[in-house]
Amino acid sequence: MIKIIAIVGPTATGKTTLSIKLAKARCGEIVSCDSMQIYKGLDIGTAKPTSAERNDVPHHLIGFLDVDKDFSVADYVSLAEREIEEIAARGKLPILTGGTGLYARSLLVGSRFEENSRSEEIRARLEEEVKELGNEALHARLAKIDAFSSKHIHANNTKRLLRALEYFEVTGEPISSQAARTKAAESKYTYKMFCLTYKDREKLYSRINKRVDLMIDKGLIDEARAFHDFLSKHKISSTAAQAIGYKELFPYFESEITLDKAIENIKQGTRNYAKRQLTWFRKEENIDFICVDEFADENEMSEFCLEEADKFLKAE
RNA sequence: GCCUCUGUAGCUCAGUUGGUAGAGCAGAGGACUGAAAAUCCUCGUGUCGGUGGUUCGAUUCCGCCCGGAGGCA
Repeated sequence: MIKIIAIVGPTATGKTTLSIKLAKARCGEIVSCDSMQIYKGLDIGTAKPTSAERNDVPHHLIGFLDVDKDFSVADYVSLAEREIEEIAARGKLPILTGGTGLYARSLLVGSRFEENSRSEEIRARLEEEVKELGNEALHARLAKIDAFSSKHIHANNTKRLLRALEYFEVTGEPISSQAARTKAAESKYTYKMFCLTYKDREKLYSRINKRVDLMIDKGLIDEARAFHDFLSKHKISSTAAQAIGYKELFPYFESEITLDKAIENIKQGTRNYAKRQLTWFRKEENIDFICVDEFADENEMSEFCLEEADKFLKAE
């Protein structure tokens, strides 16, 4: 079975740097696990590895998709599985790096996705229906066809409510039976996750604040403005438009808020996001939490991770 | 100096015709298989600026003091 090392954790904890060190030390290649770094042109705001870093170590699944294209976990898993197989075939170590917990788990745990379970038309119709009838009405409808899901999906959670209804209409089976099937599925890999974090939350938050300022210095505003102009010129609303660091600048470009306010919002949004990421990773299995503020410096931390990684790689 | 407004949760504010107070944001925890950097759920005691008075009872009424904003001279 293919062995994978995964470097996960909230933003601004040094995942990129660590993964490159590990890759160089153990002949690895990096597979990104980040739902926003997949897009072309969104470089500064998504904190992509620099071109120098990418020349240093092969990186995959970064900046390959146009910003107006939609993408999903299912797409991610199939692409990442292919990359990992190829890396392993070359005799290299696949290192998964990124902060998108859903992507990491789905890939590593071996989640399966039904081939044809989506329908743009049905989804569009359901979106109209919630607007007219309200969430409660559709939630009641879900309760009739899928009691289990209706208990686990809150009526206010429109996105997941609609997806459950869409799934049923397209496939004729409740989405909860698919969930049950996928839980029974076997992982294709043996893996070990390292979650970089900070013992002191304030330190994490202040690192985030500093990194946002750094992104502004590097030219985030110009990058976001080009993206904003592209979106409004073609009148499209894409998944990429949800990226933190961009969407907060849009109201500034439209003269609705000041630049200072926009930057404050980016910091705020990033801090909130980091907290949600931690919640996600906390219940992960096969995961070690590495508090970077408990090490004297970055080197000591990466040495420690390398040792732990070696223990895992030599096992069995 | 005078006049008006104002001082309530970390922040922005609501409110109590007198019976010790609540929203949003922040913060914390949590959920999450096809938009996931998204979406959603739960959690609010704070000398109601200070101090005297009226009252059974004051954050709410009255006096004085302190802090803030504006106006007039």
